[in-house]
Amino acid sequence: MSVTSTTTLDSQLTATWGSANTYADVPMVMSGYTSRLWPHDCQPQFWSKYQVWEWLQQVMDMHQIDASSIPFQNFDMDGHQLCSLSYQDFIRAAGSVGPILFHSITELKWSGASESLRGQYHVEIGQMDIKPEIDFSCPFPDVAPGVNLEIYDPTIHPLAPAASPTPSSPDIKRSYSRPHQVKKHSPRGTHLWEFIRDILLNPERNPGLIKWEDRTEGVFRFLKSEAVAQLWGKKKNNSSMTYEKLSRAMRYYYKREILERVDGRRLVYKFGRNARGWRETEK
DNA sequence: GCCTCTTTTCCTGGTT
DNA sequence: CAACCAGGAAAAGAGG
Repeated sequence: MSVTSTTTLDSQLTATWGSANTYADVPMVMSGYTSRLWPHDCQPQFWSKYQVWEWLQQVMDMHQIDASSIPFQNFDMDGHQLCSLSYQDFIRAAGSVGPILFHSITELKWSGASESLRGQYHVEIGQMDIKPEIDFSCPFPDVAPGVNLEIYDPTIHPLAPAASPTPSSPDIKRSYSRPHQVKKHSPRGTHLWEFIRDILLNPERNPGLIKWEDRTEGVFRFLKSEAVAQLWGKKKNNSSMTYEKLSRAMRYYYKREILERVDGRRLVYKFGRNARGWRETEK
């Protein structure tokens, strides 16, 4: 399926996931992506995989095409690989959207930047290098079987330099139903809520999928519900994942107080007291 | 093979 | 009408 060899799919993911640029916390994903949101100060050849996805997302938005209508997995590649795709490759990867994408990337290649997409261009270069060396891992780390999720559980993240010297959260664990038992299982890799959280914590790797509504309160909103579901499905190796199903899993979190209900607002969720690692200043 | 736990799948019904 | 939201039920998967 994928235009590139899928051999390094995940390794690639993991690899590029950790090396994206950081752009200022512009309210980018705000209103229909009308605002600027090109985090790339470089040519597409140098984009990371997530910048590629960001570009994808935006081109789709610009053309009013549902982003979930193309398989993002087919663009599981960095800018260099993207730029080497042929017209036919784009068709294969994105069907009828292929030509649009091809046209866009061709223009970008020639202009060397993103003029073709946004008129003018400015990036907070000052912010570009503050990429934290702490790698709290990608939302889709293929965690080695033995690896404990605490390892990449970002109780520490760039904005909140480690409030807790001791990694992870010794406190609450699973207080529901088994008060004194500390974690029986560490399910395959990441839990859904952690996956979501990690996307949120990595805006530079989050191509407009989910957005904070209230950072301090832990309220967030899905912008591309189906795209997130696809991503989750990809991580779980389940191509039939949908937002419908993902949201059911999210609703189970209410009872466990990992999430709090936010009524009346579609696609909006809020982290609950049993969700950790999302705060700017973990207390 | 059994258990626990999380997530998936399906579904009915209500809401925006 | 489409896209969500709420949960119940059952079952799948994974690890212990």
